[in-house]
Amino acid sequence: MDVIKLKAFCTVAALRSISKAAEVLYYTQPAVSAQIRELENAYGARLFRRVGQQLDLTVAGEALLPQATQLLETFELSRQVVADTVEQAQKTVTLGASTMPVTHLVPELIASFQRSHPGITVSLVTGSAAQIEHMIITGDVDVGILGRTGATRGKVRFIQHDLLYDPLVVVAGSSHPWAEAEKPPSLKEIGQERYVLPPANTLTRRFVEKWFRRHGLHLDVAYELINTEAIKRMVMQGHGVTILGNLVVAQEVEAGWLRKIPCEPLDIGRTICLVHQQESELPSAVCDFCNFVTEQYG
DNA sequence: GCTCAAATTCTGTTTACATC
DNA sequence: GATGTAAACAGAATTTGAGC
Repeated sequence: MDVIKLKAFCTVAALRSISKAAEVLYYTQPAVSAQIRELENAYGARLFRRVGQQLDLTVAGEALLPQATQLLETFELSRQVVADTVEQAQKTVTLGASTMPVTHLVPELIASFQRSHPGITVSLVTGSAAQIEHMIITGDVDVGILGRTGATRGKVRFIQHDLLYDPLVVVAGSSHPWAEAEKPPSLKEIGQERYVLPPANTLTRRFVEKWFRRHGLHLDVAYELINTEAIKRMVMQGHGVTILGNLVVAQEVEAGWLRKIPCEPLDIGRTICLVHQQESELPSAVCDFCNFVTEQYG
């Protein structure tokens, strides 16, 4: 039993003729006749009484008609709900972004994307790179923008596009002696400085510690702060020097509030990547977003 | 786990015939 | 003549199983 048979039943009931119903439904008359017969077999009851050349509903048919009509209306409603949902999904991109990109890259990106694609809505979810990856797997997020290091880049399980490389830079306040120094600080001086850094469990901190160990330097952490804005303000006030991503400090450096200290041996950084499932599985709006981002940065 | 071909099932059409 | 039913048939869709 299916919707087609119920529709045939309702049409025959309305027109009191299998031939006329077949004409309306674009079937041949035997096909509609077979549908009614199968419906009668399924219910175990005759639904029409043949009176001469006229078809009349039996008591069972009279009982079924309002139920069948309601089922068809519910089916039409469900079809509309699915169509609306699919249409809405085609116009929405759910973007997941890890902490650094969401603060320093994504706002401008979304704004420029929506200027060029006004019909597409972008919703934003934030989390760690691992959380965003998990959300891509579960389908909660369509596409992610993540910071990746040399160590983590090979572990990606999705399609990945490298967008830009963000090197870590040494940054001091404008009144710090290094800010006006003619020569870059030596390794020894770097090892003697006090630092304001993110906590030990962060990627940036692990990078910095590894770099210090590689060069046999002692890392003196004066302040450990999770918030990069707080780190920058502490450095502006002369509480120490920090090492953060170039993108993170770009605005303050441009404004003259912080100074980027040339430091040749510091050769570490991270790559900002766009990650998503196989392109064949992406809705058109998500494909548009990925193409836009890779064109901007690729 | 994927691909592909064969078998099976489903759905509809055509045709012949019965009933009114 | 108009309409409905039954049988034979065709094509599409689905299922199944072998091979890789």
